[in-house]
Order: sequence, then C-alpha cells, then structure tokens
Amino acid sequence: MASSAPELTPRAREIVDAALVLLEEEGYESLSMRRLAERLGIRAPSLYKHLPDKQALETALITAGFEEWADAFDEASSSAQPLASFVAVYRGFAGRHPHLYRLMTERPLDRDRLPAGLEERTAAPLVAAVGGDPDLARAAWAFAHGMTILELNGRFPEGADLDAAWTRGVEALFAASG
Amino acid sequence: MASSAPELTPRAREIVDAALVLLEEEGYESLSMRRLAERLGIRAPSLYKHLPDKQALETALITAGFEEWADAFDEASSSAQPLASFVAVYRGFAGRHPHLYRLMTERPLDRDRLPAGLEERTAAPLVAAVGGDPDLARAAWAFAHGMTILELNGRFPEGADLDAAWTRGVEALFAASG
DNA sequence: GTCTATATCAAGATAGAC
DNA sequence: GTCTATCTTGATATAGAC
Repeated sequence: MASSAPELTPRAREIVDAALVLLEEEGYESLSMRRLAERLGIRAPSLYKHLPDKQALETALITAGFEEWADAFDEASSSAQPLASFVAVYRGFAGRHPHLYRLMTERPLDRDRLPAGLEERTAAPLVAAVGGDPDLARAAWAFAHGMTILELNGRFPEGADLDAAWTRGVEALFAASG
Repeated sequence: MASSAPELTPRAREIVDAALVLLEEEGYESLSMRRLAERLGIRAPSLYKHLPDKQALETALITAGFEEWADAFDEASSSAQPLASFVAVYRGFAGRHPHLYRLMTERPLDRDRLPAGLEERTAAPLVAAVGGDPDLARAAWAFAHGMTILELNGRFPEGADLDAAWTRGVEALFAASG
C-alpha cells in the first residue's frame, strides 16, 4: 500500500518549483543541489533544512508530473476519440516537459513515495480509451512511450515522418480496440 | 556520411569484452574506467594506452550490440511470421543484455562513430516485416522499445500479463500491415 | 603494457555558528 | 533560514618512469 507523500512547507514548495525550472531549462544532469541553490541565491547546505535529501526533491517533481498527467488524461477520455486524444495529450506533455518526462519514466517508480492512488488514477483513462482491455492499454502505453522517448533520444532518422508513425500506430490500436 | 569505427587492437578487444561482462553483471553505473581496470587486474590509467577515452569504449560496446541485432533481425525476417519473429528476437536480446540494450537505446546515436551502413542494416528487416511501410515500421519499433524499456524500468504493475500485452500489440500491428 | 602520482572536477551530505 | 567549513566519494584523464 502506497503511503502519502509528506507535506511540503511553503519554502520547500518554492524550492521544488525552482527545481522544475532548472530541470526543464538545463536537463537532469544539471539538477544538482549546488546548482539548485545557486538559482535560489542561497548555498546548497541550506536546502537540507527544507528537504531531507535529493530523493525527496525528485519525488516531489515526479508527483507534480503525475498530477498533471492524471488531470490531462482524464480530460482526454471524455473526447469523442479518446485514444487519439490521449495520445495527443501524452505527446504534448512530453514536448512541453521533456526532462520531467524522462525523470518520470526512466527509472523504477517508487510507488511508496507517491500519493496513494495517483498511479491508478493516471492509468485509468487509457484503459477506458481502449475499451477496457488492460493488455491492450499496456500495448498502447508502450507505443506512446516508445514514440516519445525514441524521439527525445534522437533515434529516428533525419527525415522520418513522425506524425505519420503516430497516426499509423493509433489506427492499428484503435482497430484492435473496436 | 558515417565513417567506419577505428580498428581495435587485440588487447583493446579484450578490454571491450571485459567491459561487456562488467556492464551486464553490474549495470551502467558500475562501468567506470576504474572498475573495468580492476576486473582486468590492472590500473585505470593503463586502459588509456589501448583506448583513447571512455567514449571509444562505449562506442565499441554499442557497435557490438548493433552487429548482433543486425544478424538476429535478418534471421527473423525469413520466418513465416516475420513481425512476430522480430518481436521475439527483440525481446530476447533485451532479456539477455538488459544493460547493453539500455546503452544502445537511451541516448542519441552517434552515427558517425558506427560502421557505415550498420544502422540501416539493422532497421531493414523490420520495414520488410510490416510490408514495406516505414511509418508502420517506426510505430512497431516504438511499441517494441516501449514494452521492453518499461519492463526493464519496472513500470508495469506487479501482476501485469506482459505476454498478453506483447501479443495484443503484435496482432494490432500485423492487422495494420496486412 | 603497466605502473605511481597527480590534476581536476563535481557530487551528496553533515556539523555547528549566527 | 542561511551561512562557512568540511567530509567523503568517485569520476575521467594526463605525465612520465619502468
């Protein structure tokens, strides 16, 4: 059972907000306690008065990302074409927050540190969008994540028509869910 | 145009072989010049007499992985069910070499350091397996990579039936390629 | 082909003063 | 809430002797 994340003090929230900006502007490699403190105009050791360690900082960032996901996916699921909408929202999030997207997906999810039920709330709209089949939902998630991360990693060739690839995948998965 | 990789001396080959064992046994975080030297019973600076830097080491590992891929995918493409065979080979490779798989896919591909034509040779069998449509081939690759890396990252829930998810995805993509 | 010694850098984190 | 000073660790890489 997932326990809920510890509450953040107002100052801790400011720190996490600054961390998100730092992450998105300079990437994960630049997300160090030193660099973060620098952005805030303080010294690194001061951060530890507000957050216990770096892991807590990352957990807070990941949690914020999941909360945005959950809300956006929920909205997509009430569209006339929920699978296509889900995919559009998914792709859009990664485009706006590429480094947060990586942080959220490139490592094991530490479920005990996420608010209880958040992961399930995030996953539910996609399951609904493919007609309730959890196996097909996992296949669809894999497709969406694969397209997203391969693009972020610069793995598709120069002239590849990624819009077309996204469309072909959605068509195939939609047909399978019909 | 991709230039061919520099030839490796016999001693450099031994070092790369040891690096592959180290990578697979202990993961990328443990793949340091120090740890590698330790495995070989020498000191880290000695490695630099055989390989110019760490990047050359990683390039050699990635190249070896691509060569194994190219051969295995080529074999799969002569199966009666080329898409299913491709996917089985793909999944099997990642299962046997999870850390090499990560190294090969989680960062931009430095095409100038790979042997000329190797990437294309690797990609061709999948394009053929989906009937020649490069967009569908990219969707299929994204699906396969997504399933693979989400599993390696421990992102699917405990009881998830991954065989079923793989099958559902292959069915959908196969139907789209028919 | 390998060694020792070293340069350089940067990371996370703690102690204790103010 | 922030500071200075410091500990500890570990990374890539080079110089030059043997």
